[in-house]
Amino acid sequence: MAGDTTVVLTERQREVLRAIIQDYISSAEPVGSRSVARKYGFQVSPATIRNIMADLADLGYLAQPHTSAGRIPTDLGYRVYVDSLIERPSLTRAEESMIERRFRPVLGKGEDLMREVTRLLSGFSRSVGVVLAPRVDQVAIKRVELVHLSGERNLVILVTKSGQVHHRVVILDEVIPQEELNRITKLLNSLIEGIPLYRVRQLLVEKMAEEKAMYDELLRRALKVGQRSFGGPMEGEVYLDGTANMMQQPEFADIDKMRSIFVAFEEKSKLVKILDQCLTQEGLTTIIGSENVLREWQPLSLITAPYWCGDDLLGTVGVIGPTRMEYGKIIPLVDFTAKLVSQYLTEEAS
Amino acid sequence: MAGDTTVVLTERQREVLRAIIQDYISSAEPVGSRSVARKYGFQVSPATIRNIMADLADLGYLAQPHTSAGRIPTDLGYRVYVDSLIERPSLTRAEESMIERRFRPVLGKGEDLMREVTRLLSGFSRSVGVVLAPRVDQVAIKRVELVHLSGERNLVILVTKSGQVHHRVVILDEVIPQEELNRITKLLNSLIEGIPLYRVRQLLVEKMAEEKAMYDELLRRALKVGQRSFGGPMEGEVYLDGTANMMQQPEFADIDKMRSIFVAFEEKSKLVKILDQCLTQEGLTTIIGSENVLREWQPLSLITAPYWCGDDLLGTVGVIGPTRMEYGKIIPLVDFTAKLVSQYLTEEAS
DNA sequence: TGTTAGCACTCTTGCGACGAGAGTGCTAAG
DNA sequence: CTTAGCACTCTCGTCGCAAGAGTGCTAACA
Repeated sequence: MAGDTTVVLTERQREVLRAIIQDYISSAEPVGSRSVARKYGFQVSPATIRNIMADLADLGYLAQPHTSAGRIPTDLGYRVYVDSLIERPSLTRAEESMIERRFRPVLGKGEDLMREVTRLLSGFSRSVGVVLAPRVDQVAIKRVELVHLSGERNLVILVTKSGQVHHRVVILDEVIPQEELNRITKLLNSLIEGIPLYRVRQLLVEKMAEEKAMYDELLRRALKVGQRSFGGPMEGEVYLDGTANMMQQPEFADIDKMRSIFVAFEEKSKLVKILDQCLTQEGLTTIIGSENVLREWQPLSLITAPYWCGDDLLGTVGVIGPTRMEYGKIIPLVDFTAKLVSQYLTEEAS
Repeated sequence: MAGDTTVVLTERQREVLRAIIQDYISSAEPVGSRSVARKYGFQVSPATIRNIMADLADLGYLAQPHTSAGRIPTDLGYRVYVDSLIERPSLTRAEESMIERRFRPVLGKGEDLMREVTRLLSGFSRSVGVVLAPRVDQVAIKRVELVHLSGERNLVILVTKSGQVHHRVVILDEVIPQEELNRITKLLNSLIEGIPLYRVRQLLVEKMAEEKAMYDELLRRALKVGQRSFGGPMEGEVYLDGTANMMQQPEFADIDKMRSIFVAFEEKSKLVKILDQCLTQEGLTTIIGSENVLREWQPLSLITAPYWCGDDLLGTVGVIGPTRMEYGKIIPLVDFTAKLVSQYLTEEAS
């Protein structure tokens, strides 16, 4: 992203910037030249640090809350920090095994896995854990079931290769008795097993054109039912956990700021949109503060990584927190968690 | 509950108490004798009101934040108010049709119904809407499906008469191919259709004892699979919406109070327990402040009503808010919503 | 040219005082 | 039983003040 702006910085400038950001991340207080010089072992006087800080402020990496206060990082400053200043790029062995241990007990519980992942992420990060649940569109279907409810209302149940279950109510043009639904189900299953939904949709259209003559009444019906059942977008679901952690952050001591953020959390559809965009990035994504398009999200940072089932891209896991976030710890956490989830889902599907 | 304590109150005491509680509910400020006398058209002087207020305080219905402030209701005061002072016991026709209109578009969408009900409740009450999702144990089963996942892992999908879908992963002792699972599914369906899960469990045990000889290998397996699949508690799910509304309440201006409440909201299992208790009450339930057993819940009040599908008790809908809650408006809202949900679910199941 | 010490200046924060305002409790009279 | 009067209490906002932290600038130094 903004990575190559850093080439204009001298090594010492980089060190000072890193020191300030790290200090601010852990203290949440504007940091002054004096404490930088003292705490981070610089061999120069505070006055020198002050000059460097003034330069960094000119470059847009630091800001002052008011004239005679210390400096705090700007969103751009965090960006440079994340892209090229972070020191600890991975979890310790101990942390990894700790996460794995948390993982074990929930394995094989289907939906609960996602809930537990959010809990794990929020617990370790002391921020908000988030998971964009598997997108049914993309992953191979294992099985479909049709259950007649009442009148024209029927239930469609989809089971994916990764073991996720989705269902929706479909209203058909006519009343089809369960007997016939069973035959249709059988037929549909033979057609679509192992194929992801977005391909299934194409397939049904092709088949329909192909069999224009429609000698086979059952097939005709099955295709029609299939189109109804699989049409329309299958929206992803979002799991959040640890929102209460947010309230400990001093930047949200103001109840109104807090409130606007919680309103944003409740608008799941917007969150889905943001996470969907992260999904296309094909790797760990960081969105820092004002890089968020949505105004409500600008006090927040978001770190996400995609997870897979085999070759199927399923969704993302991530952490949401204030821009003043422990990037050095949370980035590897998210990365590792995504890998763990992928590994587990891949194993289970095979 | 504490209903008959009110008999010791004179009519004028009741009027004053009602006036104070209503005033406090809408203003959130301690209310003084002067404004009671003025705003609520009492024909006596503030001094007289003061005497009455002192009596009501002695009886435990009112309290003072500090010596020279107005009075605020105690939880006991609210209880009396709810049990015998509330004036407006029902929604207006306009409100009812407004709620019905909000309802229409989501009908027939299965799970989304519950989400929409929470949204509706929170929107109208400006508090937190809550729904305890259908308890699978109690409602008649329409259909069961078994899908083989991998190894010993199998997916059980239950569809209830009310159109709810539940699924869980079950690990069996042996690997059973899908072919045989299909036969088992058929057998199980013929056994359990139309029977609620808690009865199914008994039934399976009986059958097993009955067929001790076990000539029928398939039946033996089916019963065993059934026991695994339907055993264990099916925990209810909770939907919450509008938690951000809570932050507008002045009583939670203190961020720490706010936080402890949001932590409570995140502990869904405790919430399920509370709502489950409301379920046994067989009617509209109000839990006011300190009537809550759990410490974290004591700043909150809860109004719930059960909903049904035919004769099956499914779950509860409700509203959570601060003890200073618009009981007069929210009680009929919850009541009406529960009836609407029941009516809809009952119609759809037939 | 880069670094440093010194110094004046700015801005926040905490504290105590103070007065206004709201409301009570008590007493004594109607 | 009700009411007017009055002293008393407690909160809340404001103001001034001093302490503390940190900056920016200037001038001297290596």
